[in-house]
Amino acid sequence: MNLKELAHHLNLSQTTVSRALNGYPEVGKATRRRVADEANRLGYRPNAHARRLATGRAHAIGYVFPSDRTVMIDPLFSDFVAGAADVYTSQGFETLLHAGGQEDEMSVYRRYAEGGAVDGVVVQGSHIEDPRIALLNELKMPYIVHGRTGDAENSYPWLDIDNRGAFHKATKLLTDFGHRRIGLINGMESLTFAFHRRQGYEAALRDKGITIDDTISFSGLMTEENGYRQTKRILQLPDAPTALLLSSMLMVWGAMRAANELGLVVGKDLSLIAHDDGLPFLNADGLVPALTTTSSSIRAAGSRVAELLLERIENPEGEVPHELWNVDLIVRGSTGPVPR
Amino acid sequence: MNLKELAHHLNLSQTTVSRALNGYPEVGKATRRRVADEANRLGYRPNAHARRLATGRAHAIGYVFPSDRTVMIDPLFSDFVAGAADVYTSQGFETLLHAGGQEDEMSVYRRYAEGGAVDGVVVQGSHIEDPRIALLNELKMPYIVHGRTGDAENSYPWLDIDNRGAFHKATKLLTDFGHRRIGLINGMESLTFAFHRRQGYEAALRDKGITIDDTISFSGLMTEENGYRQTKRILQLPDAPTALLLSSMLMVWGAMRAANELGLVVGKDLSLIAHDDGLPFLNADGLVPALTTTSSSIRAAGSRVAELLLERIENPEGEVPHELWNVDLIVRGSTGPVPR
DNA sequence: ACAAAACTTGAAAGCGCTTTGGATAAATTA
DNA sequence: TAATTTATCCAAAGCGCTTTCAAGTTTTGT
Repeated sequence: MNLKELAHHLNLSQTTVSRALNGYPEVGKATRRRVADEANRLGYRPNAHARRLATGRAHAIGYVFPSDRTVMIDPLFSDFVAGAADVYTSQGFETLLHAGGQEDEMSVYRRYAEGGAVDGVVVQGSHIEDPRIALLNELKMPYIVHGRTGDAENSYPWLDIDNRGAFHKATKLLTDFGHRRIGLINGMESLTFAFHRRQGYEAALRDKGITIDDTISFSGLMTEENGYRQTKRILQLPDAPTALLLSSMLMVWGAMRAANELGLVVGKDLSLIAHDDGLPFLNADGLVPALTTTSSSIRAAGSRVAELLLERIENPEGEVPHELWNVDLIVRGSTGPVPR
Repeated sequence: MNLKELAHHLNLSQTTVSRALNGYPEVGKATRRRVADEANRLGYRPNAHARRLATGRAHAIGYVFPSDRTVMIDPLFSDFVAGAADVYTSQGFETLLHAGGQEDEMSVYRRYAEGGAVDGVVVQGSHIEDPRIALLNELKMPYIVHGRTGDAENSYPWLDIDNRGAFHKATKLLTDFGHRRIGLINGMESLTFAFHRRQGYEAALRDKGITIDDTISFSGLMTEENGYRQTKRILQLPDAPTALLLSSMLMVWGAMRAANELGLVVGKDLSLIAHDDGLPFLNADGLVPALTTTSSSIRAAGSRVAELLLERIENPEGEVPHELWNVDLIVRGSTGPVPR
């Protein structure tokens, strides 16, 4: 059942039927009803591709995953996309996923832009040094960055959480408790979020005149295993920290395991703060001790990024959005005064 | 830059250029080269939508997520999709994601089919009672099921892992070790995979003449929290199990926490076996004690499902695929003889 | 050398939709 | 009542590609 047939059924022109269905004003009220009813009765669905060809709008958003496998293993990304897909869906947009393959990220963007495959893209996993921004500008492809890059902040659209502030707050909580040796187990610091967290951490230490010691920090993949290994390594150092900052809930398990093995009680002998992205299968509040966290829903960020992108597509000349989300520090049982 | 312009540049017809670019045989060797070079030089990219409209093939695969949020929170799905996206990408197919929105799953399939949005879909999160199969058959939409449903097994295409066999093996390992009270902490048993696991578990118990006790089993969301709560509940029962089967690594942490709290040493006082889907951030071998698992990469399954679907699209009359993957039981340190 | 087969190329007709530029009938205004 | 507006509707021209059908050119077979 296509437009032509439907129009014929109704003894109307394609023009009128198309207009009636798409809510254009120049259609009689009665006619519009009749068209809608019949379309419904016959189960007519417009061909998505034909419509796209005719309108030049893809009605689709692209998510291309870093070809770098190590980044992609992250379950965070999927929650982020899930939050967004919801928004697109309800706006009648498709969500396109691109992962792997031999084609590199940049040329995927090229293809998307030049082939008109999508109306916009979301840049995720942003690096300090991120060539994607320049490329997308050049391609005139609407986009929005989740996170930030090293570029001037008012020069491109982004939404980010205040990682710097979050880890500053978290570190400050610890120093206020009297801790002076505080370790950091971070994500890969070529990624902006991790870089910012380190900045927040170091700034808070500097505030208190505490010297920064690289031996008690780590930057790498956020896996259970790294959580375990690094915690163990750091806690076995001669002048071991009394508190630890973790960049992901995924590493918490490992960290707690390590602490247990070393006979340390979390919340007493060792203070622990982790960043919680709100992954639905892992609840910081349910742990024992309940975990002190810096919390921000990555899913919500995904949704909001989606909204902003759609607005931008609708109105490319509108104001360039910059949203910095505050991150709550939720103090629970895993943090306490320095043991003594 | 479109076909017309490119053809004009080359002083050729669109026909010839199109053919040259798409590898049709009826094009002179020299011409083909010339076309390829020029297309490359000018950065010509065919418009995806136009091509789709002309060929009637969407060159896209759809993944629609269960509208049921409780199912969707699962990071397993994302790994499954990630594995597949890779395959599609390298075959020039797009991956479409549909999640949430007010439109229900079934009507999304309808729209996909009638609007020609995708060439095929993957049915994931299969239930025993699964109306999607009938719908897709009716729509004549190529599909493949990950998992199985209650329908006759040779009546629809599927790929599944041998969940029954896996949990049978796992349970048998435990009974061979002398365990007679074995608990099961399972996923939602309206989902086929969980249902099958229970079947395997119960069959193995019956083999040994052990009566099945529903109080030492659970079916629900596979979260850390449920792992913790249920383990704790079950282990505090009067006649508590000496061994536990878990349906997901995501619950292991909770289970171990519960065991620790109760002063039980995993691998000695309590044997633990979990199913490991190969999630990259959580490594069974790295835990302490290393976890005995039934292992099967969900990512690999995703890739294979993708391949099968593409074959099916290519040749819809071909043999209907049924693949049952064996699941390895990897015995590590978390299992041992019954304590005494 | 000539007919037949094998290569190459092109014009034009779609694919199913949107949208421009009228046309016609009804309502309004002068 | 004639001159405008306004409200409805339509024919036809694309959107950018693929593909059928036909035609021209070269090669091959005898």
